[in-house]
Amino acid sequence: MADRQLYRLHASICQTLANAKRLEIIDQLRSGEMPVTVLAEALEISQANLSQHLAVMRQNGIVATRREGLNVYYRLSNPKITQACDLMRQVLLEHLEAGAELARAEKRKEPRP
Amino acid sequence: MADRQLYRLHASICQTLANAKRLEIIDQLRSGEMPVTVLAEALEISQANLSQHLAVMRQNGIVATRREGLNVYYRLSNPKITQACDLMRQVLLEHLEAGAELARAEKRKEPRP
DNA sequence: TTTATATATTAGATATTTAGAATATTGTAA
DNA sequence: TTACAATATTCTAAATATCTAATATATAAA
Repeated sequence: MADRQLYRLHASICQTLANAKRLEIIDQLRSGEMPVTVLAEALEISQANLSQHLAVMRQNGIVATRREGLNVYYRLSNPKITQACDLMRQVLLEHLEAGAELARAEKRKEPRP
Repeated sequence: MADRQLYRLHASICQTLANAKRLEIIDQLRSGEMPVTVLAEALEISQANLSQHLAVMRQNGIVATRREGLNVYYRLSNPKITQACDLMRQVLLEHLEAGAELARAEKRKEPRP
């Protein structure tokens, strides 16, 4: 199969989303573009670190930029990114809920005090 | 913000998808459940390694299992997983396409031979 | 019980990712 | 030109993830 390479690229897209700070960046950009400074304040991380994360996201086509004077405005490059994130969040929540349900079931098995 | 923890969990879901072999596993399981042996043949990796990948996916609620005699059948635990994968694949393809388009544009700028 | 088959786990070596520090670049204004 | 603000890059060590090899467990059949 020649699409082993495609799987690799697909994995690197996922890898780009596999970081809490980067997911937070995506959430911040949901409402529209914003300059790096504003992002840095919202995320509470260093400018250098934020810039690194943004570089990874740029390289993988997750965000796009527009410069205006000193500021560089970042935006999500594709609405499908938020859709994918939403779906994964739902998978997570359903998994957590299933775990909680299991825990409750176990609880019910315990002998009365 | 207390949902920093949620971002972490969300990231670990993404991390689970951020591996070419695991994406291939997901693609194999699209058509329905199958035992580990069959998966191992399709993926061309060692049994032990496959089992490790499956363990990661189980822990993150991506797959579920059912034992029947000696065989353990794996299946995707949630149809949203394939939906999310599809969306990310589309993002990837659109990004690749945009890159190719850029390359073509550059090509057009080159002087005639 | 012993044996065989399918699957899971552990340990250790190697590779990849991450954050912080220092430094560089870009654009604007004095 | 120099100075400054916003952003990007490079380097490094620590943390994580991955693979291989060896070993363990579970189920069924003899």
